[in-house]
Amino acid sequence: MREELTNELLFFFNGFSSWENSIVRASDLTISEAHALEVLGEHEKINMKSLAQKLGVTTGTTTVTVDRLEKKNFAKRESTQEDRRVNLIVLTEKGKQAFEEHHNYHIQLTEQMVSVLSEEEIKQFHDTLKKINMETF
Amino acid sequence: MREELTNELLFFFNGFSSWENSIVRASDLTISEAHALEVLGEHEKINMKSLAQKLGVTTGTTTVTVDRLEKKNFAKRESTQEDRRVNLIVLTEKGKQAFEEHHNYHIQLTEQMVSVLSEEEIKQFHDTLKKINMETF
DNA sequence: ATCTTATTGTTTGATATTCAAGATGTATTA
DNA sequence: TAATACATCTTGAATATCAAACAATAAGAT
Repeated sequence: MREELTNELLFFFNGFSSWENSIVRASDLTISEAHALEVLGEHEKINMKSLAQKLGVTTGTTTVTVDRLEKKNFAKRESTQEDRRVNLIVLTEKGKQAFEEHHNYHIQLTEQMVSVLSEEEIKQFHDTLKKINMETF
Repeated sequence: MREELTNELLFFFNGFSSWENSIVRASDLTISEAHALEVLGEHEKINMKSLAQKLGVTTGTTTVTVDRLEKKNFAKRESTQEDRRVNLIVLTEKGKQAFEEHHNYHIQLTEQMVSVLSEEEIKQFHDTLKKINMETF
């Protein structure tokens, strides 16, 4: 049973990855920019270290990604008085718009996924995911 | 509700990606090699085009990945009599072993994920994933 | 106050990943 | 046989990533 569940999980992840690659490829964004945007869209301001942690990459990598987001005018760095080492990253208007657009694709995918489930199953699925997320990640 | 589910799904995917990156980084494999291994481990023989499709990348990309798997002695190309254009990729003994090892990590993660669920919830979760996989991906 | 250590972020150099477009060899069809 | 389709590989370019070294700033110890 665990074996079967593992296989469904892998299939699920692969499906999602492929789907995400294809929608990102059809946009202005690269994959890493899109991932950064996903995090930035959920935070008013976030520093490089936290952003890197949430993305699961090093700060060096994040520096490059944010450089590109700035160059494309999706985000900008702001400095703080409290700690002058820290950069706070914020989305520009253009960035917020791109985030919304990208996020809408996610909601559409969710809609498509759950279209075969009953409301009860959807609620169960949500609760299970939430439990797993809290305990595992 | 869809919004919340979308967020849990994204968190779930990100968590899984980070986890996978970290276990792969601690092994002999690179990410793309590991993904190829996951597919190869489930097939006795598979040609380049199918492998590429299952990985969601172009055949050009797959060529490079399989080159490296061959160089590392995890897999080898076999030609067929039926169609001499086609390469069938098979795992070597070393490759099978690497697959098993990698797969065990996945099972361990599954185990960890479901450790907070009841057997009934696990079954529900499995069935839901299966339905979604069949309909969506 | 100053010296040491820790932290945040950037840079650098190397490797890996990926795609699109074109090339090559093989099969299929007209 | 000629034309077309197909499977794979090659090439060139853009991205993605890490580890390690670096610079600036903050925090703690004496």
